Amino acid sequence: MDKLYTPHAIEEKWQRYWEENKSFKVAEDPHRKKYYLLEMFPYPSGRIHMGHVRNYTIGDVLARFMAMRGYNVLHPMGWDAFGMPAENAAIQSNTHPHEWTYKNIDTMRSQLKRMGFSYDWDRELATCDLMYYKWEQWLFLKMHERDLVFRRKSFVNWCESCQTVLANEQVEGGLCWRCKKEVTQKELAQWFFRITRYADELLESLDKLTGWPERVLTMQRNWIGRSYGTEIDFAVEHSPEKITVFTTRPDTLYGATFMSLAPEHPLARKLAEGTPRHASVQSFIERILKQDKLVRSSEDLEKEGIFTGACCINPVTGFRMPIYVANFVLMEYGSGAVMAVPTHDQRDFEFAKKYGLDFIVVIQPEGETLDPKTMACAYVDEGVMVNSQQFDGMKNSEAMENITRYLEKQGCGKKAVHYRLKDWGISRQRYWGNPIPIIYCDACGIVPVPEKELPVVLLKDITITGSGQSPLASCPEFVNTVCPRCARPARRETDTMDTFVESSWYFERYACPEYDSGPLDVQKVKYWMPVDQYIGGIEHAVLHLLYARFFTKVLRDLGLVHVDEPFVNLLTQGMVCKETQRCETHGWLYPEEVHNGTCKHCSAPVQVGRTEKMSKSTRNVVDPEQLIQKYGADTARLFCLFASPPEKDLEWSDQGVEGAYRFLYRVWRLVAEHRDNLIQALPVSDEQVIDTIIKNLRRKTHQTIKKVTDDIFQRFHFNTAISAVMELVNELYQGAPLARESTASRAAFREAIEAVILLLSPMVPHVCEELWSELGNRDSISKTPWPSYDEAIAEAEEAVIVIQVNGKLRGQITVNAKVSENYIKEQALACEKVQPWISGKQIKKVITVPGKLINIVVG
RNA sequence: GCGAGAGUGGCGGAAUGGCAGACGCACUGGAAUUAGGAUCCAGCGGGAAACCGUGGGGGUUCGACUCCCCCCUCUCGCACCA
Repeated sequence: MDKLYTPHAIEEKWQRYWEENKSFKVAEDPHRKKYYLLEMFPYPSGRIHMGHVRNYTIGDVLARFMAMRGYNVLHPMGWDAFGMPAENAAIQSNTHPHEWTYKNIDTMRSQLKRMGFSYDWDRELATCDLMYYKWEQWLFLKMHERDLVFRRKSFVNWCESCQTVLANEQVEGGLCWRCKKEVTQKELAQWFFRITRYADELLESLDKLTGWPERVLTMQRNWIGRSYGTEIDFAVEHSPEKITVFTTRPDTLYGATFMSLAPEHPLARKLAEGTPRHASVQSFIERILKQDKLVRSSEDLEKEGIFTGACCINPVTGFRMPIYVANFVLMEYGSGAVMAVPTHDQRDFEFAKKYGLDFIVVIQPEGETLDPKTMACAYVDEGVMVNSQQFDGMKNSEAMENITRYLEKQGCGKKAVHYRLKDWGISRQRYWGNPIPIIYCDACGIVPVPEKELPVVLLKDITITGSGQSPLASCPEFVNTVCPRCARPARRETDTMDTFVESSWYFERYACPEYDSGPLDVQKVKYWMPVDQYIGGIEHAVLHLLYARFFTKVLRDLGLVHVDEPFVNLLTQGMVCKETQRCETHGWLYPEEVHNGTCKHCSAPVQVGRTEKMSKSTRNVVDPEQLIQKYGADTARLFCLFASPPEKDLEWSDQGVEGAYRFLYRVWRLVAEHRDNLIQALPVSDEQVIDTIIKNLRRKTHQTIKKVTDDIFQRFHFNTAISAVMELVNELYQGAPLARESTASRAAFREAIEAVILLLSPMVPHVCEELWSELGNRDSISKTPWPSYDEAIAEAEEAVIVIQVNGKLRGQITVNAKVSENYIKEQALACEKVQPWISGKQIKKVITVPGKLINIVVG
């Protein structure tokens, strides 16, 4: 066996072996327990980055581990392949999105293969494949039938010069990120998924997700934002109109002295129409609507508003409430109208001070009397009702229910539940996405594309100009069609779907990627779903994970999926970080632009900045491919696993990588040096083992198996699992058992080495396959069962008992593990080192922890 | 402001009520080598010592990195939500 460890030759050899033997291909097997392990699939941006390497390595360890434990493991991979970067690349480099995407997929696929991940590549899918988006269109139609899809006008970020909708994150300081022109709010007809219909279930079934991190659950709860309150109607004076507000504080109704409307509120403009105020109200509204959303929603924004000239009537007090349009009222929340109670709401307080509006105290705190004239801020806490007619004297918490009930009786209010969650707008004025299967007919209106006419094919023969408009809209062969109902000429919808739609059901499609009689093969999905372990970044805590949960519930109601929740356990891995480096003249520097702390271009000293997430913009990146070239995939994998536990951020360290490589070499050398001796070793038989040194080695071996198994299975703490194996390797390097040159010592040594290789194999599979076969094993290590341990062998015969006096460490004794507590006590009290601390003192108490510790409490 | 997480040697981290610092990196010394690198072995929180040490202060306990209360710092999420 070669003394040299040659990772590249070994890795390529085994990657070929796995591919040729289809080692990780799986099929449903009712006799075996399934385990579905999934990592979030990547966007094919061009090349894999270190974040992918870490994410997919963690997943691969678990997949391989579970397979060795006897599970039928589904471990698929695919591509989240629709999206804007493909279109931007098309504009920049004149490459068609289709070509660009599939080329990137090819590159990234081979990079993933080069990492040695155990995917069943036969299940690979790309969401831009016709087969995939066709069935997504079919799902859209089914949702349309069930009124889960609707079209509505809504306000969106609109860039006039680019003629397109922009996502919130594409608006920078109120300007379009591409052309730097001002972004406006525009009302556009958009398609929506009625996710709010599932709001309660999405919220309530979070409680069932005990395998999810608490903070993800919290983020989802906040996002859904359910609040209980009351809807109250206010009649507008001299008008048939009424304004409905939602409030969580109906107890303050008697103190409502004015009304605030969001600038987007339909009545905001209307109320001033035909009055002298119209022009000023109009220009105020216009000015606010133009403001950047971020600016508008910041807390330190100056509260301003304008009187519409109209008033409404407080339904319980008859108070004439002037109606204002106010910049801080959000159309998205409640009804876009707020009953303002200056005495008991801080915002209303500030607003009322500014515009000289009325203050009426309706809740008095205990032992204090509020006076509107002297109040410095609103009183928002508990208290007793005053100025509230029949509710006076009640605790305000009781008054909430009572006032609501009273309003219900009067017919001007009711209990209501509101959500922060909005229906999901899915229309995108983009080319590289899934066409929405809808036809517009002048005679019949909105007509869904009939099922048998699916798919609506995304035309490839198209020029992307960068004008911002979807090229589909200016493509007559696409737009012009006939109405499926009346056969007259009609137009196709040219918007495409949000790409989050594709990622909402891909994990179910993995169960049956070839199926073509529907989106999902129910039987196969039934076998594989739910995903037992999902792994991905925290950045998807709300959006993707919420949409995927929503889709699973919709698919369940369509009878395609039998589970309520798609992901039983969720692991959110930390980011990969690295220190940043900067040169005065050349800005951020890539690691390879730095030489001995100086800039490669100008030799100026480099400033080392803070450690941040690896990112191209700060250039603190390490290319996985270079890492593989230098050290091999196993080293890259080992470093990612060893540097920190998966849920924490990982700090990149070149020296740490070096250390990982050194360890693999160390294992390699250990086997290479002893191979000839070990290859004829027989299995260990207990009666041979009388030698203490051999016994100790066997104990360490079995303890290590136990620890590694627990660390991987129960905690996903690969770093401590690896250090346990390192300890065993260190012990083997001491070489004592082999010095015995007996059958028994050879056997024990082989047992230990085999354990090392087996335990490391999910983490560094290539080198372990090679070492395993060098030891004379015929089968691939991936088909070898995970080693088991013998509790009796792992158990220590002798125990080191720590002796404390008053909680301080004073000595230790070594005793047989089976001796009685009393004996330990005697020995401890007799221990020389302990004597000075207890002599002449009264022993009050002695506490023993079996096998570990004894604490003598003296007075 | 609210919520969550974190704070331990020179560094990454380990220990979830029982010997603080496993394992690795860096560093130091030794072996080997013509020499360097690689390798192997050993040492490595502070302090001369008594002792002191897990962000700071208090508490519970025989015993606290670990549990409870208060405070500080950092990271993330939410944030005029009526």
